[in-house]
Amino acid sequence: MKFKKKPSIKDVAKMAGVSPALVSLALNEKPYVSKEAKEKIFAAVKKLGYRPNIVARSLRKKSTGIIGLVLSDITNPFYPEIARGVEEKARELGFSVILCNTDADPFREKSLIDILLSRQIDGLIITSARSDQDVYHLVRENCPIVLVNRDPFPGRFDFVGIDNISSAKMAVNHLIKLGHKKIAFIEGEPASPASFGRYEGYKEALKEAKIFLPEDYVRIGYLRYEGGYKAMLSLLEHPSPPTAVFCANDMMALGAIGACLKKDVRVPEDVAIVGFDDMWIASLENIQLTTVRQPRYEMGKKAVELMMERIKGKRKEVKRIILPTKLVVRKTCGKFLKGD
Amino acid sequence: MKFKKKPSIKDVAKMAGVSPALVSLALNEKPYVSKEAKEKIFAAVKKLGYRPNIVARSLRKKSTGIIGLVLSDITNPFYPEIARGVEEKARELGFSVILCNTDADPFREKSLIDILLSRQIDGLIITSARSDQDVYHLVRENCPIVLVNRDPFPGRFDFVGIDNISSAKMAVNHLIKLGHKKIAFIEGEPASPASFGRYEGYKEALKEAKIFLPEDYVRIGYLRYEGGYKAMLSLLEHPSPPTAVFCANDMMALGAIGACLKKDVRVPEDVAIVGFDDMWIASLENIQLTTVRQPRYEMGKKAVELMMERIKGKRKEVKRIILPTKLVVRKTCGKFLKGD
DNA sequence: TTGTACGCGTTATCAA
DNA sequence: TTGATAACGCGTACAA
Repeated sequence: MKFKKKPSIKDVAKMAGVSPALVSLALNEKPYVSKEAKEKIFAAVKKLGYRPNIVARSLRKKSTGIIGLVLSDITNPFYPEIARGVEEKARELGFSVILCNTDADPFREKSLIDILLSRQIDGLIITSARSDQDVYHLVRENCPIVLVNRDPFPGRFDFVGIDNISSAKMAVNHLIKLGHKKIAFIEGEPASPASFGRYEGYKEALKEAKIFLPEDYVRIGYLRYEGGYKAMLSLLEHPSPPTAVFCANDMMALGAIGACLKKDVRVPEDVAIVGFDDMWIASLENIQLTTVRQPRYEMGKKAVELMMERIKGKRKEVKRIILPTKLVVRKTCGKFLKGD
Repeated sequence: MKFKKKPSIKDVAKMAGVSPALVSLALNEKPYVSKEAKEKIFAAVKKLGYRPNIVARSLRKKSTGIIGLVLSDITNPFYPEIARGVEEKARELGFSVILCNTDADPFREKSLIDILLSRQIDGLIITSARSDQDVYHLVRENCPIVLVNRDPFPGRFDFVGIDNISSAKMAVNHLIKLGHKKIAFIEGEPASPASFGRYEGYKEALKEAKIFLPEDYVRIGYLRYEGGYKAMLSLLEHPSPPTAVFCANDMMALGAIGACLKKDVRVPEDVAIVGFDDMWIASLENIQLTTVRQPRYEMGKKAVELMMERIKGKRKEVKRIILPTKLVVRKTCGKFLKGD
């Protein structure tokens, strides 16, 4: 079986008996195209099954309608919702999204971004910016960039995220209100700005409540299940174990709960646990994790909106959007003061 | 601050004192470019920070190096691993991936695919093909297509998936071996070919074990948590409730477990539950779901490999790859025969 | 409403 | 063997 060559705008023009230029005008709904011409053109388009070649258009217009989305790993349950928000808003505006996993490898990230720029993308959304070095070189690129979630270089790039300090404070305050005094913290990645903010919030909340805790109430879990698991095991072996643990994300909170289960420590009776993110799994019947909701889908959408302002040249100054978070109280921290 | 215009191949040629054509040859590592010329060219490339414009290249070569990936919703935990496999293999081969969420809406799917084809993608990977109508019109498109996971039209398109019948049989046989006789089934989407296969496997396993069950041991859960939850509630109200339930995916299994928890029915003591997919969450300490592992990452990779054979024109006939599944025994179905 | 130049890299042709 | 010239891919933009 043979396939006919794809029809081009010339084929349409020939069939409609007009010039290619007019076909272009008609298809792009420009004015000054007569009704009859339009009819003939659309008839030809339909008959030939013509589809405009966006590559050619992109070359001429110097604009591809493609946005690059860079994240460390789509398999990490934190990202799909952001990706969803980005893709949905982008499509609404006639843009497509190229997805790139960096594996948190700066070299790979650099190389992926090079490819994206070669592909003449109209904008770049980066969710995995760890250090300033990851994004520093991008300042020189003449390509709109929006950072999501992490902003290692505040004021340099457009940004969508949350207020990590106050969000963490909200979570810890909840534990304090429940009567907890021995509140541990499982930190994410020490180097990450988000992680740092949550640590700050934890400390501030304790300070304001005049609760003074030894430094060894803080563990690092690297944002991963196993990390939370190990951190919790270690906390349970503390000479004066905590009655509550605030985890810098839900994955580590799940790990912490797993560790409790392993050691026959009851949650929330023996130890209360609060997470951060509100992944879907947190609401599961047999998880019911109290956590801080991050509006990830919304973050993705807003990121695209910010990007559009840049693409359309509407804005020159850097803009930061801080979205509200929300404490979602479920069952992993019980209801009231437990005996000390 | 002003940005200089992006350098083009002409700028490089001028700086290196050669023709643009020679620059192209050098950058593409074609023969017949002298060493000195190469040196001058690469020096100029570096100095100017030149990056080839892939859009222009794509136009000329009639090949964009982009693969379209169509799925119903990246937020559905089933897909990210497939997407990961696709993206990783694609990048390895110099391809990029455009991601599209269809929301299981045939109209949106059609429109997204139209856009992708307009973008001159080199291939299309579709994971959300429900009915034959979803893909039927694609036969005419001269674009390599690989179906993943669902194949409503066996033999028409390249396909990567699993053997649903034998995989389901394996799961049900496990329950039978444990001594269960009253085994219910929570089906996914009746119309989906995968769902149908799992139902077939369930029936075959029972038949071979000479277990005859009333038809009302089968419920539909639409592959969703709530569906599994409701289905389980209804099964628990059965006059002769099942001692085991096989769920056509993990989400429904989680829902079923949730329902049991709600009704103080113990898993696995009172009822054994087996899922399908092996999402990461199934291995969580306080889930420990027995399930059938689908090699989703591998499916994504293989899909790209099949696609490459088509793109390179190596193969004309349709190829189907069936990947092996594996029963992962955890804790939701106990160890031995429970009293009947 | 149309002719034509243009965007930019690739490739066929031709000259040295 | 090495390199330059010019045509080409296809839709858009501007002058006519």
